[in-house]
Amino acid sequence: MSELQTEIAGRLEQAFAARGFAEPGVAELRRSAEVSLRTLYRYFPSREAMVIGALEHRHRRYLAFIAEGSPPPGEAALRHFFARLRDWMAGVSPNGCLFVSALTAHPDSRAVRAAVLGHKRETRDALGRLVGRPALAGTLFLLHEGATAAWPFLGGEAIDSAEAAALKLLTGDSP
Amino acid sequence: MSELQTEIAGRLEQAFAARGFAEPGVAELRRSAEVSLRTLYRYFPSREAMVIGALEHRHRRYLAFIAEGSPPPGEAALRHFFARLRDWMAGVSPNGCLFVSALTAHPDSRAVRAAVLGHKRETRDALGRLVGRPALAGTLFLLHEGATAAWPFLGGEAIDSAEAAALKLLTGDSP
DNA sequence: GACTCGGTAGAACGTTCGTTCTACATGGCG
DNA sequence: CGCCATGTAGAACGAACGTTCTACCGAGTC
Repeated sequence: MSELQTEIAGRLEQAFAARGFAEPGVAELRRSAEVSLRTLYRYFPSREAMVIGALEHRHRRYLAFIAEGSPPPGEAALRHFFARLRDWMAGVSPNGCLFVSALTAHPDSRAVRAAVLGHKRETRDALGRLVGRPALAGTLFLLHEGATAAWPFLGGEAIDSAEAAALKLLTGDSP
Repeated sequence: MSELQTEIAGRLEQAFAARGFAEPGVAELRRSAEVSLRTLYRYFPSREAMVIGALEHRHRRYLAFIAEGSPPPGEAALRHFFARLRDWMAGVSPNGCLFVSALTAHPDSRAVRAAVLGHKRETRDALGRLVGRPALAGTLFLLHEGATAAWPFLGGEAIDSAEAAALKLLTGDSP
């Protein structure tokens, strides 16, 4: 993977996040990528490939962002996770989860579906590892999905609710 | 609102639910609506109007479906709600929440945004009323969002997790 | 019997889309 | 120098889109 390719992928990611998957045509994506149409198609030979390139780039970025600076597993790690999530949504993803958007915009694309499923599974596992309670990974992941899905119309309140529920569940039934 | 108009709205709702908002063109919508192009445009004078007509129809249907046969507020009502939600997702909405899909497909449309916001607010209030615990409405709504958003890639497991968490939260901190 | 209302069928219009292609510039390397 | 790889700029193409328009039909009403 060439260096220019990952640069383009990063810019495509930003373009899709800001404008959704339906609105921007290839011409606009080209402008955002800051390369010629020919170069864009050299690295991403179809619009679908551009979508997937953007998703893969975001996947790596998200996992790194969430884990960054996390304390050892436990309640503190849980609080830290929701703080990071709040920053991510506010700064990077104000229109909700990019993967959910991609899936609803391309319900017939196997490649998009595979990319989304892989991301969600890995995110779920990462959450379980982060708080050190694999048994809670499922519930925590569900709260994560709710918070990111509801962010576009609830804003920070979505994260507050999810965090409060997660803390109750963590401290309420632990040994 | 004419009788034919609500019939068309119902068929449009089904078409968007089955095929998403990006894929079907007006020609396909016309086929699903089983009317001529001219009649379709008479009642819904633009594709955006068709989207909104479908959302309004689904909104009414969803609230009625969720509330149907509900026991009096309490734990039983909570269980009943999740059973109904499971039936709804499995039978009617296998591709996730239609309103979330509409919003990601038309991020620039004020009218779509307004329809989605209205639906979400009313759903949240209905949930609070259904279980009779307004203080839990926020968390319950968030679990609802998580379950519907995660359904496309978790299936019934999404509802299981949400229901388990909701029951813990309901019985855990109530007098 | 003529008129209007509300419906069908589908051609036509102008735009926009994803994709491909032509023509040219630049820089490192034999 | 000559050459090829890799980049830019943007015209061109065919298909598909949302929307409008023409032509026609049947039933109820003055």
